[in-house]
Amino acid sequence: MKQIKDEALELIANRLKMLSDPTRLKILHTLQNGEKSVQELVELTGAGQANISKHLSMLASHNIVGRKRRGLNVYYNITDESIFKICDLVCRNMEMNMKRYSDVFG
Amino acid sequence: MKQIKDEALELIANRLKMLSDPTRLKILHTLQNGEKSVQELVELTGAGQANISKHLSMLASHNIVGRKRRGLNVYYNITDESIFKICDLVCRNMEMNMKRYSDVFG
DNA sequence: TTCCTATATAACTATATAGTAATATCTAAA
DNA sequence: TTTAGATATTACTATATAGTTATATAGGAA
Repeated sequence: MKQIKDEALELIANRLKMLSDPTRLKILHTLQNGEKSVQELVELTGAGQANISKHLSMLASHNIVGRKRRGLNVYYNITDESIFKICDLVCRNMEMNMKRYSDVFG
Repeated sequence: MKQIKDEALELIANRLKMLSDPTRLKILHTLQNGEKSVQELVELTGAGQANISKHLSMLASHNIVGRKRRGLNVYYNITDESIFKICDLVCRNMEMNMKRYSDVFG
C-alpha cells in the first residue's frame, strides 16, 4: 500500500472541509452560473450578509473562489472548477445508494 | 441551471464531513488493504482506542464501513469504495495546483 | 466634505466534535 | 462462576465554526 503522510491527510481533510457545509455548497452552486456579487449571493441563497461574506473569505483563502472589485460591488467567481467533480461524484454515489436501497426495500 | 434542494445540499455536506477529518481518512486508508480489527487500527494509526472506536461508529452510521464480530475482535471493512474516488480526485487536484504553483513560482 | 450603499470584520452565542480517561459491555477461556 | 481481553460508551475538556448583530471600512455620488 502507498503510504500517505499525515500532512497530506491534513491537506485533503482541510480541502474537503471547505465542501462540507451546506451554505458553502449553495454559494458554490450559485456561482456555477458565473460570477456574482455578495449582494446577489445573499439574495439567491437566503443567508445573511455577514455569513455569506465569511464563507466567501474562507473559500477565497483556500483558492476555491476569486474576488474582483467593480465599483461598490465585489464579484466572486469559481477559480477551482474541480470541486464540482467532487460534488458530482458524491451525488452520483448517493443516488446509486438510494437506488440500491429502493431496489432492496421497495 | 439545475436547482438543488437544500436537503440534498445537506446530504452532500454530511457525506463530505465524514471525509474531512484526518483521523478518519487515516482509518479509511488503512482499511483499503482489507478489514482490520479495532486494535489493529489503533496500532496502525497511533490514535487512542476510544477515539478510533468513535470514528468507526460515525463511519458505520453513514454506511461507509461495516462491522463483523469474530470472537473478541470486531473487524471493520470498507463498504463504500466510492470514497476513494473522492479522495483521489482531491489528491490529484491538489497535486495539479501544487505543480501549477511551482511552475509559476519555482 | 457628507451621505449612501456594499462589503468586511468584530464580538458574541450556540453548537458540534475531536480527543482523552474512566467505565461499562461483550466474548471467550479457565 | 470468575477472569481477562477487546470494544463501546460516558463524561468531560478544548477547540472550531456557523450564524447573528453591530460596527467598521471602502467606494461612489451629491
